[in-house]
Amino acid sequence: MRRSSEDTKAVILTAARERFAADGYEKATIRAIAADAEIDPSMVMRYFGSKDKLFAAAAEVDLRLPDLTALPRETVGAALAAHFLDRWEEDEGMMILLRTGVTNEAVAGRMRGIFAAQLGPAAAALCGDPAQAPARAGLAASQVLGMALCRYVLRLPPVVALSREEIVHWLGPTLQRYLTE
Amino acid sequence: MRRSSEDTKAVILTAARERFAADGYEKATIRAIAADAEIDPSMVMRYFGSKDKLFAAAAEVDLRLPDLTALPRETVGAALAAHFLDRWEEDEGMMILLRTGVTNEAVAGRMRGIFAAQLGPAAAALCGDPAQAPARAGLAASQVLGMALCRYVLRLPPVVALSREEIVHWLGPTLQRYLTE
DNA sequence: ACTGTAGGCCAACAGGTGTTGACATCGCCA
DNA sequence: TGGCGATGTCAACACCTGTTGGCCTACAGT
Repeated sequence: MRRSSEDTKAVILTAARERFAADGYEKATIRAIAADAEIDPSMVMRYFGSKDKLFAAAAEVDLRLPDLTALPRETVGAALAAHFLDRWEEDEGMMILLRTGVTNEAVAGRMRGIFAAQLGPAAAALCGDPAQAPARAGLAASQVLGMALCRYVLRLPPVVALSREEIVHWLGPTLQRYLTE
Repeated sequence: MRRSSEDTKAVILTAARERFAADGYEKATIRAIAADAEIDPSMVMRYFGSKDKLFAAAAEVDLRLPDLTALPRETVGAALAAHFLDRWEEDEGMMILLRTGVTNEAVAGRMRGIFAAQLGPAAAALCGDPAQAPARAGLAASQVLGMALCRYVLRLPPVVALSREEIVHWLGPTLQRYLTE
């Protein structure tokens, strides 16, 4: 059966996102992605040019941070914790970035960019002293990424066993302190 | 010049640890490790049998946790934060495990084992309720590993800029709360 | 019905990987 | 001195990777 160009491109991109998220950059081969998409490997090249460009297309990520200044100030920590849990479970993009950023300097740079462009300003808006804002954003990132690492990537059993509410209950005050105290 | 068998084995292991720590499992090729050790790739095979076994030898890690119950109870958080900073900066083993555990299920399993065998008991000794101990150990791991990820692997600039004292100051209370409150 | 073109497949290339076996050479011991 | 095992080198293997170019084949426009 024949498909439209845009259709197959979308099919390839979906398969690529799944493979990159599950295996990381090196182990997610073009041949495996093509097999998942039930298509010839050469089609991937035709539509995306190279493996690098395919990855770039698959790794587009938006944190979708809500406007934290619009919330009651004492609830931002819990709100942030809940928001990140949602984002991690609904968007493979975070997993893709983490799995490959750890061994790929270019992707690590991309993560630094996302961090600086999205979490940095949010912290600056919350924190009174602008000089302290980057450090506080960094601290918050360390806790959020660490939880994602342990729960979704390394799958430490006690961390996987935690409910969404328990995580918000424990991480909320931590993030609250990092960002506002 | 001729070397003893044990000498070259040690040279290979040192080069392997550096490469695995810097590049992760896939990108650290046996040829590159051999070149660093100024030796033929086939020697690596002769002395370690396979790349997998070489990695297993290079990835031996001991957290060297101090006996937290011997410390004043209100200082365990800060002590743990300081201890982990030291371990990360003096031992490449942590970096090796993190860089490859993220995309290698066997190594992730090994990290789960280290966590359960070393951090778990420490949390159990500190926490009154044994049922809560694993969860608390997991929370502490998420903050410690997240800090290592942001500072040593992703190198987020504001996190790299933090001094040792600042990190202890910020993470100490967090770990204290996770483990004892 | 004919044809041009877009969508898809196949086979191959060049380079890199872990791994292996045959060969060389040094230094000790009889 | 002669020989032998340990130490090291070389070339090749089989496989897998990203990538390329040529070849089909179905369909839309005339």
